[in-house]
Amino acid sequence: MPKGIPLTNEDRELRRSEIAHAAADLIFEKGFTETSVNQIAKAAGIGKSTLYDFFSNKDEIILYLMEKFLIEVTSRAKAIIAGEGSVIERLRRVMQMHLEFLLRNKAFILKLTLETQRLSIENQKIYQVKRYAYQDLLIELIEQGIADGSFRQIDSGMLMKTLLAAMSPVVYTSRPVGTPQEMLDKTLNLILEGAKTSDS
Amino acid sequence: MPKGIPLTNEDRELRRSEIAHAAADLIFEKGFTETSVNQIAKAAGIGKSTLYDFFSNKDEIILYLMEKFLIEVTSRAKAIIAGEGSVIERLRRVMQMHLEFLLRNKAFILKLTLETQRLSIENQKIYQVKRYAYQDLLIELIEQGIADGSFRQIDSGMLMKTLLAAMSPVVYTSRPVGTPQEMLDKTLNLILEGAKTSDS
Amino acid sequence: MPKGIPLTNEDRELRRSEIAHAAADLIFEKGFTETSVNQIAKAAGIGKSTLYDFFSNKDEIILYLMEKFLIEVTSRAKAIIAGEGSVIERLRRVMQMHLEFLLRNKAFILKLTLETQRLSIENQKIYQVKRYAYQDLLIELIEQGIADGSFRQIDSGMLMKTLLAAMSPVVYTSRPVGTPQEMLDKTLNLILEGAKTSDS
Amino acid sequence: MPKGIPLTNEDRELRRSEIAHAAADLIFEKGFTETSVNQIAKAAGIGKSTLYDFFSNKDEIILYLMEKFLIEVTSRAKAIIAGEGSVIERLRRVMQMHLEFLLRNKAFILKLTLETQRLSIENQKIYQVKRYAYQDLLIELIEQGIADGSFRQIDSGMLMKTLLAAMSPVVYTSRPVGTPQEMLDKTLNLILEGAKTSDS
DNA sequence: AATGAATGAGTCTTCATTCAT
DNA sequence: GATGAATGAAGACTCATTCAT
Repeated sequence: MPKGIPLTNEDRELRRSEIAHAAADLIFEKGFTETSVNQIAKAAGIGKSTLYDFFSNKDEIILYLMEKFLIEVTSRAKAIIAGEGSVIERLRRVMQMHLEFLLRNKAFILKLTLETQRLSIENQKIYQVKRYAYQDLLIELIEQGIADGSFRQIDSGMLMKTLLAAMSPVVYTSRPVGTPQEMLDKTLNLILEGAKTSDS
Repeated sequence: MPKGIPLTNEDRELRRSEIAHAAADLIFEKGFTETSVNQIAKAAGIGKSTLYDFFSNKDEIILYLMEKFLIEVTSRAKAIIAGEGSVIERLRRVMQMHLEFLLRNKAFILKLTLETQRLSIENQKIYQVKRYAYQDLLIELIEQGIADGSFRQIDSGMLMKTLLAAMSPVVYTSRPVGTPQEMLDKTLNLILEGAKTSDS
Repeated sequence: MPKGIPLTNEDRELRRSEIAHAAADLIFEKGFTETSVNQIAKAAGIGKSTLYDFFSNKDEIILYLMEKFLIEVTSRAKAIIAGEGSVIERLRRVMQMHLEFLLRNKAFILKLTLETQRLSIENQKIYQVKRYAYQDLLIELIEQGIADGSFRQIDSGMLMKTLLAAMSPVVYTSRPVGTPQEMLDKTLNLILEGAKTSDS
Repeated sequence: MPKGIPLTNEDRELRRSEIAHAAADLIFEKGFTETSVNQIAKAAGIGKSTLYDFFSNKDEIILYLMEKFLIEVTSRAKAIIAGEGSVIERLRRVMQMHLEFLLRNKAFILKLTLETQRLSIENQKIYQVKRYAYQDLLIELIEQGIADGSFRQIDSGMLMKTLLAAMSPVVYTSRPVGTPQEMLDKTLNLILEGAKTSDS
């Protein structure tokens, strides 16, 4: 609104965030391709081309959201992992946090992952690197668990993949068997039980 | 190819299958929305409008593929479930068959499931019913396992969901930890172990 | 159906007529552009390309129908005009015959006239010449009427045009004020009354 | 033309009018179905999609034109009917105004009426209501004329229909018998004469 | 002689992006 | 800094016409 006064970096970041989150709601409901730039601008309460002052194209909005998501999740996971408790407890807490994050962000992140395919190869790589950072945190934790005997000799990468993949039905199912929280508990009981040492 | 002679139902079905599988390749690579009817026709080696002689619209191609997939998978699952072996063995065999099917069909089925969101509500329902039929087969088998003491008192629906969701990283990961077969084995060891009775 | 036996000219004409009349029904309901060659062929109970053995393109079907219509109407008008009765009586009889013809042919002729615009200039000319032949018959009769004192000194061309134009609401109106027959009578009473000599 | 500034309602209306009239020329020459949106846009000197900023689809262009035409003609007719002069004089003046309007609007309105059939049923109804409003004005005037003895006991609806239908050859004939003005005069002399009381 | 499978040109419509104000 | 008017490229789909059988 104020004309001629340059935005501070902080302001700029705030606006980007506002716009992106307005977009997130729409993308969650209809998918990325089905959401038009016009609709995003309207939902954000700005003009169509103002949007282009903050994001140089539509893809960047997705990229921004995925990045924010991963940075946040990764930093929270770090805090949990560095904290107290047994490996299994901490792994549960990480998945718990992950679930809450998905629910709070309207679970649209999983859709985003799908939309990722539409991005240019370069943009996909950028996103991949950040995803790996998060995944590697989990792997590290799992390997701690193997080292300290909480888990048997399993493939840490595969457990990580299975845990993350298992979040999907918790959030997306059309035939829920309980609240998301209950479903997460059941899922973790199942998978983590299978990863335990037989006598633990 | 023959010009004035009506296609037999068999021929027709064959052509539908050919076209659909040409489409499948493209959809697998780029997603449904990003694949144009023109490109599908070109890939199938036919004219755009010939395609419309076999499918009355774009959605029908997806629907056809999903239907074929589910009919086949469901019928094979039935045969396995009705066969010999312990519940856990049969469950493993079903997942094995499922994996092979995914791999043989270029694994694009999982993507299709996601693309489902773009279909009309009615078409989504049609597909949902068939998916449930398959899922219910698995649930039944799992409940047999609970009844005969192979599994502990777990939520059969949640185990089914977790198993199916866990197929995803086996087929899709960009950081594989082995062949798909090895990844499947590791995954099943993990999950089925967690579902066993503690003393089995 | 019989293969290899050439059609006689008569047979050929019969088939043309059958096809054209099947087309007429569809064109009347939906308009020329909105009626597809496929539908016409189906309605005529023949294959799409058989149709092309009898008409070299879609336009020719229209041309054929208009020609038949005008030939028939013109010949009947000739008979009436050459017959007994006062000029006004004969004019009434011609319009009566014209109405019946329109009604019998489902009035689609008026629509045809509209479709005429879509024809090539040459085809339009061909049709125009035949229309003029019919119109000229009416003009002749009207001029007889002026000569024998039935009509006052009016413009015969304009009366002919007005009479023909006035058939339109009789057949097409969405707010009829009686049966077509009654509407024709009222219309003719109006126009022919206005054309009479003041003391006749 | 100005780029980032919202159009005033006035400007918007002006542009709609410009576009619609560019369309009118083409539709008059070739018919509605045969005129493509592309051609209309080109004729209006704008891009194809700019057109869609002013009309949400092709049908709306026709609807707009018909509405404008009927609103204008109806309001002028009202003024004439409320004015001075005998009923017959006023009826003449209305038809005169109608003719001028048709000529000024390139006479394409009559064609539009025929194109009406292609519109959706709902849109046809909308147009019908407005046409009836105009027709009813004429009927009222004619009934005044019957009441005050200017006309004999004729069907007012039929006279209205005949008058309007008789405009068609005045504007459309390929064999004119004078200027449109002269043809109108002849036509009205004919029809109104026929409607008069025998001794007036 | 009769058919319908095959096709490419063309239809309306949408949308990410630019740019003058 | 902010806007929305303008656009061209592209998409799904239709149809008159041809041609091998």
